[in-house]
Parts: sequence; C-alpha cells; structure tokens
Amino acid sequence: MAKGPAVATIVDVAERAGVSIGTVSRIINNVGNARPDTLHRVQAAMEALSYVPNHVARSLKRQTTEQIELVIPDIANPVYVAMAQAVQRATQAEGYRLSLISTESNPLEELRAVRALKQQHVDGLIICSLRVTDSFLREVASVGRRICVIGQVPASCPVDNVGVDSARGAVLAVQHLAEQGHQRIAFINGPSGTVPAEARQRGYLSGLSECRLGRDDALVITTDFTMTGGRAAIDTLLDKQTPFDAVFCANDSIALGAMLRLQERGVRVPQDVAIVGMDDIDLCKVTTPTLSSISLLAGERGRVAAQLLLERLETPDLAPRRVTVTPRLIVRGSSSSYLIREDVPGGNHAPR
Amino acid sequence: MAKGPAVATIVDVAERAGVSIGTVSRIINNVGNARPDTLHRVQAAMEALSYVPNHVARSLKRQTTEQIELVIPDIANPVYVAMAQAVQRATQAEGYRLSLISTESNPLEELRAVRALKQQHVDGLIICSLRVTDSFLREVASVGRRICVIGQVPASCPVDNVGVDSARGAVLAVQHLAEQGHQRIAFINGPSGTVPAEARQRGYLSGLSECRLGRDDALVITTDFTMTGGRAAIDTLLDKQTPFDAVFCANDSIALGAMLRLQERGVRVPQDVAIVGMDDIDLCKVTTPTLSSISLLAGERGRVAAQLLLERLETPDLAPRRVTVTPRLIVRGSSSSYLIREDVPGGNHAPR
DNA sequence: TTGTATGCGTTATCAT
DNA sequence: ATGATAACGCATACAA
Repeated sequence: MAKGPAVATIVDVAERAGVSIGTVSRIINNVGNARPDTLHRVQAAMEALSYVPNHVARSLKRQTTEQIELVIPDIANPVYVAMAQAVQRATQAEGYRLSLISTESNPLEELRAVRALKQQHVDGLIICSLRVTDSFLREVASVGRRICVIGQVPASCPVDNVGVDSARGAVLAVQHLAEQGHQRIAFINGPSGTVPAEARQRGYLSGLSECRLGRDDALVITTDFTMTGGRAAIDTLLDKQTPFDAVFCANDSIALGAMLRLQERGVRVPQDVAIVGMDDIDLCKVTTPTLSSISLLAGERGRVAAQLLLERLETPDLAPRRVTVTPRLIVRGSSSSYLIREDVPGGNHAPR
Repeated sequence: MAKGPAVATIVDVAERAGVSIGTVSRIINNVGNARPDTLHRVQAAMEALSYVPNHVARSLKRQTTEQIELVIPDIANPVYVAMAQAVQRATQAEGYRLSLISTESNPLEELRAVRALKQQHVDGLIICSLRVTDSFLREVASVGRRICVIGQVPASCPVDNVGVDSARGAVLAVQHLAEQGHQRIAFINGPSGTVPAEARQRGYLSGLSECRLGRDDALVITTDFTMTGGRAAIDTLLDKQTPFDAVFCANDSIALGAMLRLQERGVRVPQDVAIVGMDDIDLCKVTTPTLSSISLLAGERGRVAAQLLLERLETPDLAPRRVTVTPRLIVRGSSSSYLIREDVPGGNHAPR
C-alpha cells in the first residue's frame, strides 16, 4: 500500500549528465572537487529531472535520520505546547527535524514512540510522561542512551532527565498566600495516583506546617485537571459551609474554573478569596483579575531537555545527567489587591 | 554525527537461529509457512538478541514509510490542536504514524515539510496554510498527489483539499445578531492581507446588507488574532464614542479579550452588548457568560482531510477532490439573554 | 519448507 | 578528478 510515485534517482542524474554516480554523489554533498564543466552538467541534469535525494536511503547508509521525536501526554494542554515550542526551537537550530507525538496519556502510544527509536526511525527521543512505570523504564533502558525523559525518574534509572520540584512550588504558593494574611487555604488537587498530584499534595501540606497553619481535610478537594473540575470543586467547597479565604489549585485550568465559579456565586477574587494556580499558562495574564500562578518552567525544561539530548547525540557515552529546575512564584491580581495588572495599562484593581 | 548504537540485524538473528535470512524475514512478516521448530528457534533468537526490525531499511525496500505528516501554522492555537487531534485519530486507525509540524507561519518551514514528502520521508502530507502563495502551490504541484491541503486553493490547482466557507460563517453571525434585535453590529477583524481575514470581512459586509443594516466603517476594527488584540479593539471602539450594541469577532481569542474588556469597563454582556466569536474553541463553553461562536468545524475538516489523503494513498490516480464544509452557529450566553448556559446546571443567566 | 541472490537509493572506499 | 563497486538492513523472486 501507498507506494510513492516514480521519481528520479541519482542513477538517472548520472546517466543524463554522462558521469558516474560517484561524481554526482560527491557534488550533492559537495565533498572533494569537480571540474567546472562536469559540475555544471550535473547541476543541469538535477534541475532537469528535478532530482531530490531520497532521505530514507541516505538515512540507511549514514545510519542517521537527523530527526528527533518529542512525546507529550496531551497536546491540548498549553503547558506541553510551550514545552514543544521550546524543544522545536532548540532542535531546529541544530538542523534536526522535530516530530511531535501526543499520546493522550496512552501507555501504548508511549511504547510505540520508544519503539520508533529502537527501529532507528529517529535519532533521539524526548519523552514527557506522567506515569513513569517500571515497565516503561525498562523499555527506556532497553533502548540505549539516545533518550531524555522529562519528569520524575528514580535515581536508579541511568537516563538523562530533567525534572521540576513541583512540591517545592506548592510550598511557595502556600507561603505566599499565608504572607498575604490568609489562614484557611483550600487545596484543589488533580486525580490522586498521578505523580504530579502526589507531589503537589505533599508540598501543600508541608507548606501549611512551615507556616504553622492547621490542616483541615475538609479543605482538600480532588477533581480533574480541568476548568470544569475547578468549577465543581468550588461548588463542593462552598456547599460544605467550611469557611476558606484562599485556594491553591494544582494547575491553572482548575484555578481558572474555580475563579469563574467563585465570581458567578458572588465571591470576590481576591478580596473574599485569593487564588493561586500552577503552571503559569498564557491565559493567566488575560483574565479578570489576572491569575497568580506557580511557574513550573515548562519551556525551560523543554529547552534543557533538548540540549541534553543534542549533547548526547554528539557524545553518546556521556554519563547520564539529571537536571532539576526550581519553580517560581508569579504574583498577579488574584492573590494581591495591591497589584496593578501587569499587561494592561490602567488596569482595574484599586488598592484595598 | 549521531550514529545509532550497534543493534542486532536480521543477519544476526539468522546466524544465531542457524537458518537463512529469508526464513527469518518470512517469519517476521508472517508470510508463507514455517516448521514449528524453526519458528521456535527464530523467535528465541529474536528474543535473545532483542531484535527489532530496522524501519528505515524496511521503508527503503518497501517504498513506504507508513508515516504521515501534518503541517499546521500554529500549535498554540486551539483550533489547529483540534484539527490535529482529529487527523491523528483518523490516521492512527489506519496504522499510520502521524508526525506534527508547526511552522509558526514560516513559509520556509512549509517548504521543508513539502520537501520531506519529495524525499520520501513520509508517505503523505496534510498541510494547513494561511497564505497560499503561488510559489507554495507550485511546490505542492511538483510533489505529486500524495498531499491534501486544508484551506482555500484556487480551482486551477489540481490537489485534494478541504475548505470552509468562512464568509458564510460571518453572514450567519451577523444574521443571528440582527435577529436578536441588534442594529449596530461592530466587527473586530484580524490583520488584513490574510485570506481568512478577507473572507470574514466579505461575509460581515454581505451579512449587513442581507439584513438591510447600514454599514459604518467606524464600527470595523483591525487587530491581531489574540485576546490582547480584542481588548485593545474594545478600548478603541469605546473611546470612539460610536455607539454599538453587538460585536462580531473574527475569532474566539479576539472575542474573549473583547468580552473581558467590556466587562472590566462596566459594559454588560449580553445585556448592553452581545458578542459572537468564531472558531468555537473549548474555552467558549466555560467563560461567564459562555461565548456564542461560529464553528468552522476544525475537527471535521481534519477528519475529512485525513480521509481524503488515506484514500489517495490507497488509490493514487483518483481525480483531485475538493470538499467544502459549512459553518455552524453555536448560540450561547453572550448573544442571548434567554439562554441557560449549556454546560453548568442552574447557570446564572436569568431571562431579561 | 527453506536457502540464495538481487535490488531499494545512497555513500564511501578503492582504483584509475 | 572521476569511475566502479561494495555495503547499509531488509524483502522477495526464484531455485532447491
């Protein structure tokens, strides 16, 4: 199925130009010298036949595809989009083509991607996985070193990886809210069982104790990592009648949904309830009020991952390296009445 | 640079199993029959060497990569993401791998993508281009038929393509607003010069005349296809002091920005000003109020494009086909006070 | 049922 | 400076 059309090969060019294929090949890759007239004849032949080198054959011979694959869990998530853009910039600059695969968190798709590397389909692989299972790691290990994992991998797994201390990020959020004078800080988390959700919960709790705030399980809600999830969580929280004066959300989608729902139900943000999200997606900058968030530096992680992979492709027997980036707090209107919105001159947030 | 590591080939397997490479190959592709014991020996050898077929060599021999490439202008735009997801589903179901390229509207990148097809890198190509230039079309034509263009291509270009009548969509928006009793309908358009912007402007104008509404150039603003653009446009409009009771925005990002800015400046949506956007991105469903929009059926277009391409790969000498989808009006809260929000039970939009 | 040999389109190593 | 030829790893037509 799906054979390509007949197309000129290097043999055709050589024939038409009346030279050997060796000569043509040398000219294509401009290695060695060619006499001006043969050069000219060959170029004319290439033009006439509109010859273009077959990349598959070239890859087979050179044992290199000049292609890198990036695997992300969900292309609909702006965080991974930012990551992809950073990776693309970095790899493209080095002359590699980047192909992007979105697995929709389907482990089978992740496997397919790793197999593409085994099959020499691509030179290297950057994979961002939410659930780093043992079988996944075994697969990764089996595939050699031309891989870089974005996410948490156990120290025992000798593979390049770049992670982020998201628990630390959660601590930052809680600290910030506490500093603003909030005492009862709710936490809307994603589905338990995923690595990110666990880490954020840990961070939330240790943030509370660092700030000497009491823990109240009624303030912790688990939901989906979506705006709809955030809306629902606020309804649950409000209907519980448990008072709260701030919410930390495990990602920005939740936070956005939560903020909208609070406003719909007549709760003012940030005056009545302050909100901090996590991921720092672009949308944070344009809502009313703008949304404070913990940046997990998705773009930065992508950039670093690309760099690690590119270095490894150059020098395959480097020792495995592991990089961890530190989250940053981005304060905006949803957690600070004193803040003028950063992007729109003459914003609408008057001091308290 | 970047050679792959040494890995078992079919020769190694044959040697270890004590059979010929022909036999191994036949077993791999389970064609013909093999005696149980040889089958077993070969499988054992493959296991032991953890053999995996080299996809590049296979592609060269079979003249097929089983890979399709999708080229979109901007991966940060939810519309293209929806399109990509649809294409991915369709191609994956047929056993093709999809690799996604985002050109950031860089014509050079589009060229690179088309060249990948020429180089037999991929079996087929779906490309969604904003500015369909002559040189682009020449390139496309030169590459054979294994391509499907999403967007407007002149009838003279014999290539599969799927388009959408976005002018018609704009008419729908204006008609709807007029039916709601609005008389002075502003239009916030994207940068002039792009094909989509031109079409939407045409549609807006013919919508006005169809509804016997006067045209007022003061009500037409040109800006970026972004939320920030929408915000700025509203400021311009409001400061002009030209009255208006509705806004049609050339895409949803603009519409979202416009709605937020109106609300910030104390204008109620939809009571004071109604809004209709275009593209129907997911975000429309979760704002307050929800945003009416014209769906351009991005997913549908992706699905159809994939189908066209797959059919062509099966049957290369089909005549070129061209499909045009018809936009749909999606009424939500931003243009209808009577509407209860569709996604949240007990929404907050009381009848007028 | 299995083995042998040739070619897919390039590149690279030899001679010339 | 150029030509001939052997790989790259796999699939297949043909022979055994």
